[in-house]
Amino acid sequence: MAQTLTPSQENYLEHILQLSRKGPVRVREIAEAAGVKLPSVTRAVGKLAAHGFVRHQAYSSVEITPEGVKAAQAVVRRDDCLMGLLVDVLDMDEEIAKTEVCRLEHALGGEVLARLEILVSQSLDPRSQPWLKKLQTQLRKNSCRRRRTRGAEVGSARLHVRPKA
Amino acid sequence: MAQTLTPSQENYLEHILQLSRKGPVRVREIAEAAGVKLPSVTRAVGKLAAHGFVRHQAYSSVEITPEGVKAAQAVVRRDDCLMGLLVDVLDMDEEIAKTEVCRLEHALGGEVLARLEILVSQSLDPRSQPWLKKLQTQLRKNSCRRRRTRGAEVGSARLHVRPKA
DNA sequence: CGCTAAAATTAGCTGAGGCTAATTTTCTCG
DNA sequence: CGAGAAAATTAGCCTCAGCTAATTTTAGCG
Repeated sequence: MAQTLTPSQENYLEHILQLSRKGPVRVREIAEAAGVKLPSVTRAVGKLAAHGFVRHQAYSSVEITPEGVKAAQAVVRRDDCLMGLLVDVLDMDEEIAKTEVCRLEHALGGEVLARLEILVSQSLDPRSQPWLKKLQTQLRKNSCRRRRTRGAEVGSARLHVRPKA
Repeated sequence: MAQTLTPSQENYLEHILQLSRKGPVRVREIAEAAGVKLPSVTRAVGKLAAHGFVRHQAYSSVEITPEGVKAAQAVVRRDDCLMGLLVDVLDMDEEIAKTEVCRLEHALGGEVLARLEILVSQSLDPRSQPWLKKLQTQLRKNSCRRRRTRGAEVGSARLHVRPKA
């Protein structure tokens, strides 16, 4: 009964939330949105239903539950935050950003999210205009003359241990 | 052929690079560093060897190849950048940051990395002192406030991480 | 030297999550 | 109404990546 969502499941739920705003959600729509085949959706929806995030009876449309909405909104919040960072602060192309965000959003913990949101909002605050302008100047400069610093600094010894449970 | 490393493989390679600095790398050490059991390492090393990132003959130690070093350094670079962002800019506790970075670093594309590096370096530039100070004031203000608010918020919900074990 | 303990490997299980092919259910339209 | 198309599901295969248990190899020591 642990309602921990995998990245894949989070993704499905996010799509389901979006689709649910425009009427009943068909399995086929989810498949199209997520870029997968129908059977993958059928099984995923079954799992989401087992966790209580959606309701679904065979051959009919999928309904997102209040808990599902809540979980999906958490993902959307991460999505928004990252889009803010990549597009508005880091001045990245929106389409490219979408792909990146799609992968990043499932690895973004609550602590980082909260702090990133503050960073983004401060960066976009009018009073940060000079700072932001300077950053974006740097960004443009660098994307023109990339491939410069052959930086082979590998000094730090940061190891990664699985959080383990 | 396709030397696209999975997140798991990237992690192993990163640990192998670190360990290789202090003498021959035993499978046992990799397992301990990565927090997994021996057989998982044996198989992973086999795959890395198939990709040419390490050399390994049964029952002996693992050697990282130049290509392996290169690939591992790319991961370390993402790691460093993210640690810079989380610890030095977002003022996060280093231990917590490590766990977060461990998940994030495998989802960080080159484009985002390059731009993030610029953001981090500008943020840490002495001339950004006022901006950074202001940010960290905001961060502290917010982490106090977050303590008071209902625990039901997305904050530390951690609903996207696979428990494993 | 030979025996045991540690290290490493192999075999085989689990679960997630993708896929195709085959089947079943539902829908739509003449 | 009923036939064919579309939608959905089931069955079954695949890879990745963790695990345990059993086995094999290596190494250390009396």
